[in-house]
Amino acid sequence: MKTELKAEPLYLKIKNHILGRIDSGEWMTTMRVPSENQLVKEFSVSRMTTNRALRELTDEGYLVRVAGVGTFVAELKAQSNPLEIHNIADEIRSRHHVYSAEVLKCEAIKVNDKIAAYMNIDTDVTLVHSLIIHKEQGIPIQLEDRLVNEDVVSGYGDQDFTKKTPYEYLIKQAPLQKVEHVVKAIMPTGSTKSLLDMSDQEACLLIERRTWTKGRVASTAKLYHPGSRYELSGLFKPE
Amino acid sequence: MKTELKAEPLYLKIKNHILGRIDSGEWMTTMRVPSENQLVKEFSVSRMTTNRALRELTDEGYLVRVAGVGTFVAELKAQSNPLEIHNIADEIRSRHHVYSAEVLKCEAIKVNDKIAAYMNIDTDVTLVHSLIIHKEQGIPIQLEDRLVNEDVVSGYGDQDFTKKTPYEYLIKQAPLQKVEHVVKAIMPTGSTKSLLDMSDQEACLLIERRTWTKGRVASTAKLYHPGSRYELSGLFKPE
DNA sequence: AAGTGGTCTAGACCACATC
DNA sequence: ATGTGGTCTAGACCACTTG
Repeated sequence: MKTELKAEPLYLKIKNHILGRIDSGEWMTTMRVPSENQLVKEFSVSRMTTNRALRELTDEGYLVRVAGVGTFVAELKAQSNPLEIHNIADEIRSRHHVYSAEVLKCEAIKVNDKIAAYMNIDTDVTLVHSLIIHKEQGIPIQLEDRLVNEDVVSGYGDQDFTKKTPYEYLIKQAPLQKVEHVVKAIMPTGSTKSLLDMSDQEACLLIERRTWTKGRVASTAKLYHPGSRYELSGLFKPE
Repeated sequence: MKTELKAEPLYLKIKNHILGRIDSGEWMTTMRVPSENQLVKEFSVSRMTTNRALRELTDEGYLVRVAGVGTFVAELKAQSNPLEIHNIADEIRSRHHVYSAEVLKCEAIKVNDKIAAYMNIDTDVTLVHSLIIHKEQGIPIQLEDRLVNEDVVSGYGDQDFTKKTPYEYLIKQAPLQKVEHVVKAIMPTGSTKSLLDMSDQEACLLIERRTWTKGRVASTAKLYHPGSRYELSGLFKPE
């Protein structure tokens, strides 16, 4: 497992040495760790090297440093753990399954006040509305109901979304400054239920996503998933 | 907004200079950025300083470096965005609402084969089973159904969970090596529905969580939420 | 006064890509 | 041969905290 013939960099040796002490529980939370100068002596390296090791471990959340005082094992940051939300086509392909899409709608629309406020635009702005079913092995797994501001993302309405998902097109076009996600469990409406081939008494996992580019809302999407066929999962490991 | 009197470190000046070019779209994805030596001349600093700036931007996902070739603006990593799952009590308190808990069960149990496999233990191991309702302003918002291996986390069965949540106790006791989350939308069973005061035709947001300590499964939990009163949200901003 | 972290320099050697 | 990134050294100055 750890037979590097290639010679491990010195700063990494030091990082792993410290991580080992923390993982084993030998150095508990809030305990002091050796100073840069102590590590300089112990490992016979320069201070820049020990500084890099300790600085990177601090950036990664393992240590806390206080100038003039010392370096300490960080409190456990267990209150928040990341869950990743992937692009649906990539996710399906990563399971080595066949991805396909059915475009139900892709047209310009006028917006009402509620949507205008949600997207932070005037009511006279024209948006493109797309409605797409994403399928895994031919089975519906996501209904994507999306609004796009073409003032921010040009050419959206002219794409062939059976070839490339809207999300893939958007991130190529727009720098993508900020993304907001909300995950909910709901009961599907009649049309959502039939479009996704859902059974009676089946819940729906809904992801609402809003993306910003250059300070403006580029797009909003509602992603509906059959509860029996879709779930979000995430594995969080420090390092 | 940007009136530092304290003198910004040189490596940060360089980082911000590059980030500005990327954010503005001036330096598009896959474009080459100046080499370390070019930045050394431009900013009149040593190479260690430009190296740190470029290395940190690389660690943060903005740049890609290839030894012997150059440094480039990274492809947008938009395929995965983090969604954070918080400890329920902290979450409620952060909304300045009153948190309370009702402990329905907290007792030792024998496990069946399915659970033993899921927790990677022998069937003769005794677990502690706790069932707790977490409330916001007195209204049920989470039903926590948890199994804990006391060989890994000692003293679990003796805690008062109206004062401190199981999750808070667990992370204090165990180093918390790895966390797995699965988020689902389901229809609640009759008892879940009544314990959470849910209406008919209301979906249930379920989070299944498994935590590891020192290579062993310390605890598994099913967290049930009323779909009308709970949602997960996350805002992702680079930087 | 002594120790700590935070930053920075002006060199250096290496492996690797490109021309 | 030249340029690139990856690493490392042996100093240095500073602001800060502690005794």
